[in-house]
Amino acid sequence: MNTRRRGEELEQAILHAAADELRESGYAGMTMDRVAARAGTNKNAIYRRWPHRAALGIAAYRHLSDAAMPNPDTGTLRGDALEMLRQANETWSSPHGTVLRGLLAAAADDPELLTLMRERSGADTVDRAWLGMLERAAARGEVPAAAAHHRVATTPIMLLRAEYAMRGIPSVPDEVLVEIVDEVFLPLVRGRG
Amino acid sequence: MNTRRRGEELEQAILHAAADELRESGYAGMTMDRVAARAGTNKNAIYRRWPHRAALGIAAYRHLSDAAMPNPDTGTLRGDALEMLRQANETWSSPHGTVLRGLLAAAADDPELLTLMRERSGADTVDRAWLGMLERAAARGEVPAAAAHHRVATTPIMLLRAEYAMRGIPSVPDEVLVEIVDEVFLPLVRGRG
DNA sequence: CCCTATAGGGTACGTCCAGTACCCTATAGG
DNA sequence: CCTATAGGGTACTGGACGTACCCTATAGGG
Repeated sequence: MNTRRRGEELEQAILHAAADELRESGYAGMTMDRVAARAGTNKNAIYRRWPHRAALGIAAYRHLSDAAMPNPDTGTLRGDALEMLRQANETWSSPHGTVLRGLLAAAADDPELLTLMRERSGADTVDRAWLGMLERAAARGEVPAAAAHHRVATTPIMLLRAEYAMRGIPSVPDEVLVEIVDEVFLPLVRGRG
Repeated sequence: MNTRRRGEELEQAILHAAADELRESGYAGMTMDRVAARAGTNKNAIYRRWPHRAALGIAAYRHLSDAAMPNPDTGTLRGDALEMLRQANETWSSPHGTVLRGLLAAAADDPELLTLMRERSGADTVDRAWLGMLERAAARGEVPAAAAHHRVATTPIMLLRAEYAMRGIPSVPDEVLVEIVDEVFLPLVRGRG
């Protein structure tokens, strides 16, 4: 009988254990010893695969998030934008978000890890979704074509990210989201005629 | 002769030592033992004043920055905004900025520390400066009065902050700053008529 | 069907560092 | 002059990362 796991199987077991630890204790509370114990293995097997704790944490993060990318279609740009912001806010303020913020903090002074994070956390995908949304609004004539610009499109989500980074809060109030859309995003789009 | 320092004098010595450590090794490399040794005292004296390493780090940070708040007056909103962004970019990408980012990362999951950070790092002052700048532009008729809104005013600096948070870079290229101003800030201000 | 290189498992360290505990001593301020 | 308070010296606890070593299962080739 096969009692000793190897390769892919073991790797998955480790990632699964790490993800559980992240969920229960956050990144700060995820220790290598506990992950090893939980996976029924030892630290050797982990360090043979990932160079640091941070790398493991980031690799394990994707096991947490099913990463359902919403692509709302409410008919108006305002509705779509608000919906996407609300979605993002919910994700970020959930337990997942706490983990994500912890990871982000840990990676903050290591550009290499940050790049990894961006890929794994789907940040780039989110950015593209915003641009797509804006392009659709332009296609149906709701906004000038000149508005469909990458930096314009990602402004709301960037503002939300900055809000989290500055306040580190459990959750950003809905009024702030509305304000970002009504006082910044829509006037901005309008101003590009 | 007075050989044993007390109170204010000792406190300043500790802060000074901590600031030196921050400068040389960053926040991650600032250890309590080294700070104590460098200040010619011991950890007791430190822990009697600050509850954690993080608190000391934040308290010491102000000893690094002379915090010269620029208030540019180039005559145009575009010039002022660019100038402020460039100033901020320079600060953040300097060694000071590295320390600041390290501190921010350390405080990221503790709202109390984050509040402390905002005060000490002058973030709120910066925000006010942006609003003031926009109000002056409105006063001289360069932009509609409706543009002088807090969230509008702070949009550029928030975008820059998010840029740092996402990329963790040595420095944001100047083109990005120009893009923030020309593609986002100015159209936004224009759109609020 | 055996043999060996490779990957896992067990375990014990080395090292670093935050934070705490104790006890002695200088000194400020009454 | 006396005493409460703050500093200084030092040692220790506990936790955690990362590493070293040695034994063993087993996959995959000859």
